[in-house]
Amino acid sequence: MQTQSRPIVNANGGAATCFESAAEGDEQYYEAVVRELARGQELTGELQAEVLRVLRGQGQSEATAAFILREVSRAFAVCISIMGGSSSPAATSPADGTLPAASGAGARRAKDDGVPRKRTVTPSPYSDGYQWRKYGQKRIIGTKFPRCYYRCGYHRERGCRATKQVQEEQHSNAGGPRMYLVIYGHEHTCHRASPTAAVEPDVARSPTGLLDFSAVGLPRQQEQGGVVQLSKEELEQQVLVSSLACVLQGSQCYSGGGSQEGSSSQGRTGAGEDGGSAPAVPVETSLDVMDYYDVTDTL
DNA sequence: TTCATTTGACCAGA
DNA sequence: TCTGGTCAAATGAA
Repeated sequence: MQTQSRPIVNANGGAATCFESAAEGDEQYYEAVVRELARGQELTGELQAEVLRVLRGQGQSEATAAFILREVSRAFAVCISIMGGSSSPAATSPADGTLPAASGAGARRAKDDGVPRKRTVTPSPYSDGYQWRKYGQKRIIGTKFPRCYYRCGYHRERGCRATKQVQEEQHSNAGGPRMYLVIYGHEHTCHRASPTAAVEPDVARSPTGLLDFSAVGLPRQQEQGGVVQLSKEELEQQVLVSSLACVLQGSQCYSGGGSQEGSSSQGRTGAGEDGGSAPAVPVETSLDVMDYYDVTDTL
């Protein structure tokens, strides 16, 4: 009855862990994906050793690189874990147990119209480039934190049906950043109706569908709905990050105009978590995989 | 005054 | 009947 979730490679590689409904079976497909994920994790470990050796003694750069590589490695572990438990992806937990047993309470499928859902575990659920508006919050049985419901800020104006749910992981890494499970619903249609310009007038979109920061000189990064200019030092950090991302992505730097990458948000408020009372996410921790792509595009 | 968030109620699927 | 998802009135902030 329950449809299996099957990973997809986003056209732009935007999400670390994406799933779409698929027919049951396809074991070979899963095996191949798990094999590639394992390979990625292995290479990440090697890269980590190499990068840390090169950056030794370089303070913040070293710390940033270490953090990012740790997260990349963790993301691979999560993916592998999810893929490994193909019969019930939601019930599996990754190496560090960050995926909650949230849907374990029956994994009941509510009013989702059979819409494919993309699941992502990220420390920065709010900086995905879109403007979200919170429309509900619900305490989910068997989970410690409430689940917040967001829909696209252009839901009314442009009839965009995109939604996302954000839920803090039950056991965030001790001492590490808080991790959030983000589930995306419908695709964004707002940027198709009125591409980029309406969302971020002075940021051009590259052929890949990603933001082309070169058009405005400096990269931008959304933070709690605001747009901040990055200093040269921060830019260098992001270039470093993007380099790592490129290595990890290998040849999978696909082009294409998916919805994940989105555009920088404009917006006076953006989608603040829990009424905007959430603490601002540090630059380092707000860099999730999707952000890497934005930066990568500037190279 | 406008708009976003909060929160209890309602609806529908399992 | 239970639970997740959505609605909409109330509330607060800018």
